[in-house]
Amino acid sequence: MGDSVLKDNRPAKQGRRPNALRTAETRKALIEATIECLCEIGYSRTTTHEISRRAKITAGALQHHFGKKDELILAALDTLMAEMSLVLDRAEHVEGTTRQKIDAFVDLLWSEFYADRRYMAVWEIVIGSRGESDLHPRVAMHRHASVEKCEDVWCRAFDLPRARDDPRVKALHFALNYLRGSAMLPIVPAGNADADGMQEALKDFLVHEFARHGK
Amino acid sequence: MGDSVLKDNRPAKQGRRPNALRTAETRKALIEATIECLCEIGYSRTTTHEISRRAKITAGALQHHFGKKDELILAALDTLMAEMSLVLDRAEHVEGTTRQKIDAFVDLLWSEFYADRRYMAVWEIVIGSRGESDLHPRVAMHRHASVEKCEDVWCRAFDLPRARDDPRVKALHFALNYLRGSAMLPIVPAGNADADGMQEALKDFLVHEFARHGK
DNA sequence: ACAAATACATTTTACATGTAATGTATGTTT
DNA sequence: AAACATACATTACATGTAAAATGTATTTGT
Repeated sequence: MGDSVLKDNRPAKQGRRPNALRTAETRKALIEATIECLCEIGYSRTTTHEISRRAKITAGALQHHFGKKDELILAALDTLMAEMSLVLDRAEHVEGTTRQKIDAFVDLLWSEFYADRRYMAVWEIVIGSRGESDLHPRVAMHRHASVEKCEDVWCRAFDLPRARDDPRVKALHFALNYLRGSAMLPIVPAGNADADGMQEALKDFLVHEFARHGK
Repeated sequence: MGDSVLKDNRPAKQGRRPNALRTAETRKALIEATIECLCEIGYSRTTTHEISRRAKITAGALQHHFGKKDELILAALDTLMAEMSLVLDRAEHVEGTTRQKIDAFVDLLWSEFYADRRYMAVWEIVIGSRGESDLHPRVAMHRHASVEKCEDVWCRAFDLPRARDDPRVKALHFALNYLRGSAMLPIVPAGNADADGMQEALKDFLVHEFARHGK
């Protein structure tokens, strides 16, 4: 494609787009490729070469935008967390009985995060980065913020005080533990694959905890 | 140390021990070092050089006993699974009420496996090997066998038929999901760290499931 | 219009990693 | 006792990987 020819004729119309736009697109492509690699081939095999190959962007461009691999990993985590935050914001405004709200909350957490293969990237980062002394502390901070956000939304949705000792807040953590373990099932091809079928049991448990501790 | 001097005087008494013994010791040291690496620095950073360094055994000896790294990983998994099997065998013979048996079972699973940092190696192998097309299928088979064993013991301890659809068997899988998710907490420094405190809730749930479905 | 900055692209470098190859000391078998 | 096999130890090799270094085309700022 003779850009150099067209440039002479139409300097602004057929030339390259603005750098800000290009940068955003390149970064997005890299981050998406990173997430894809983490989900499909795991943390160990997620190399800068494989990321750039999948993103159809050269190693030089990758390096220009993300000087160190850690930056790219953290950018991917930022992206996923931002998406999660948007979804959680929706959960806060569910109306109905306690049971209905619990249903909605659990369904949302499950279908939008824990069952979504895209969010496998989070677990891969969390677990895969464990031996990285520079990276893991920052990943841990992300995780902490993520659970805090979840707790915020839970407490607001059910009008609970922000108290870690409140049994209804503890019930959320029970649910998160359970969902986390369930999310690992596709990785751990063992046990009862019918994770969906057990969501009812989890919801029953949560409703039971609310009833038991007043609300 | 003048071995060559002593050898002339005491050919059988001061010489090297039998090869079978040496092999067993070397392999054990390597396997233990592998488990230690996996637990402390994760799958990504568990290299043959690091393993041999920790085991105080040269790379050549490592290679002699385990020609490929995969073999060492699988040997580590075999070892952990054998240990788990012994512990599970004990769980089968617990006596008492359903509640007491559930208590004992959950406590055992938690304290001996899921809360034990040594078994973090299993999760690291399972998750870390995900992108390894040769290794992961074999790891998956291990996991499958492990859960089968657990289910066997559960069904025998509570005199249940081996039926995947039995709600009481499903309850075991619920518990396993929960425990798996809880085991990830040390990796995922987020959420309620009081995992022990929530075991009661899990036990209550299990008892409730048994009561609900007859037994 | 021109200089500076930026978004890339290509090449190079330094090191890590699993495994091959070879050598040595000693146990085991004949 | 000698031949053979084994448990190591050391060295070498091939490849992968993150990041440094350098080059080119274009946008941006003055």
